[in-house]
Amino acid sequence: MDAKTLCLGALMHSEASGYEIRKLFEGGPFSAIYDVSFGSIYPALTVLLDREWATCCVAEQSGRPDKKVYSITPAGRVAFLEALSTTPAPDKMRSEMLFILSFGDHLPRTAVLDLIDRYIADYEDRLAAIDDCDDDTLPPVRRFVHNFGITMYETALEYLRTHRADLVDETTPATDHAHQPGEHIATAGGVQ
Amino acid sequence: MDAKTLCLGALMHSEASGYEIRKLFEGGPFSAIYDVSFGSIYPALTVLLDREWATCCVAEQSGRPDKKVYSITPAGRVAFLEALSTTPAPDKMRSEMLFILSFGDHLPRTAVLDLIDRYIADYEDRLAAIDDCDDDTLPPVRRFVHNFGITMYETALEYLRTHRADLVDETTPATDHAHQPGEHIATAGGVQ
DNA sequence: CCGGTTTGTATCGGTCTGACATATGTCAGG
DNA sequence: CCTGACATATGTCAGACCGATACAAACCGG
Repeated sequence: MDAKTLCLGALMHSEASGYEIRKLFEGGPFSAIYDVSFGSIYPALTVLLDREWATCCVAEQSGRPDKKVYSITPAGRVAFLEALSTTPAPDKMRSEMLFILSFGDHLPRTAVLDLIDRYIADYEDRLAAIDDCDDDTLPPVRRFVHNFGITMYETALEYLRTHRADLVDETTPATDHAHQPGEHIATAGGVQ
Repeated sequence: MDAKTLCLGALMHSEASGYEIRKLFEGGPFSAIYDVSFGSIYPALTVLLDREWATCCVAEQSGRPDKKVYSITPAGRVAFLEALSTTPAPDKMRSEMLFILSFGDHLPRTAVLDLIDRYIADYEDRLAAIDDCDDDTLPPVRRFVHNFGITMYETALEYLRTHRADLVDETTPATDHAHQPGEHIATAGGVQ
């Protein structure tokens, strides 16, 4: 999906500056949906102006730097809805944490647990962020997407919290590979 | 995360060709963890040879084209473990489906439902794919990651199936004009 | 023997990332 | 009142990446 389309989507709801658009995707209502960076947003907005899919005016603010506020044009709305009608690509995930974690056998046990702790903290932040975006007036489809994100984050957190403990318990001497689910020994002090 | 690191990770377990590495990330055990494309893998493998982090030999096959099989070197293992020790970036998600879905109010109701159906079918395929990767001999940390992916996929599927029905119920009969004020909060139900 | 599918390697234009540069303004603290 | 830390705000750029395409060898059904 093109950064231009993402910016148009952000502008569909209300006018915004580049900085504000970014915040919609980082901590805002789109944060669980799509990642896009500064380096894509500003060039995309310039292109939107060229194509007259958006207009721009400078807003002077008291106590803050000026900002360039972009608004979508009727032609922009048409272009956006046309872009939405294309067949969407499948979801793409990029989790460095899980990738590193999957090589946990080659890492110190403490590093693995630290990594999981950081993972949990990260998802707690994300969950809190989109919880703040809640709004009683969300139309049904928006609420559908919003709650989807919350559900996924909560599931991830529950899994991580629950099975982190299992990993600690399962720490074993060399030979035992067969992991019997259901067998839990009380956590001893010594990690390896 | 660099494509070089991802390739080294794939080679940590066993030697593989570029094509086989790709399959690990598309439908294989890494498919729920990280997306990486052909255009990154082949150049990365060339760099690995340059740095002597991997070696390569041509394997002639009967009934198939020859392939270039890469193996990680001791220096490659060192470089990989070093790369793992860097602080991981937060997870990045890119879901065109959810993005489009969040503008469902501007689309025909049937298009929204079709989109959800395609979303469900996509996740069913993904779940089936990593289910096939299951293996009783997985060490604990690998199993942790494997089951994490399964849990996330299953949660997504359950949410989509359940709340798709809600969206249908909320549909106002035939009169096309989007959401009627006052009706839209009603269902939207529990996230728990 | 033709077209379709799978396996396999490789490249390339266009796009995106992540870090950096630049600037204005607040606020706490010395 | 100066400094440093932080938030707001716009923008650029080298390098990395994506997705489409090309090429090729082998299989298989009709």
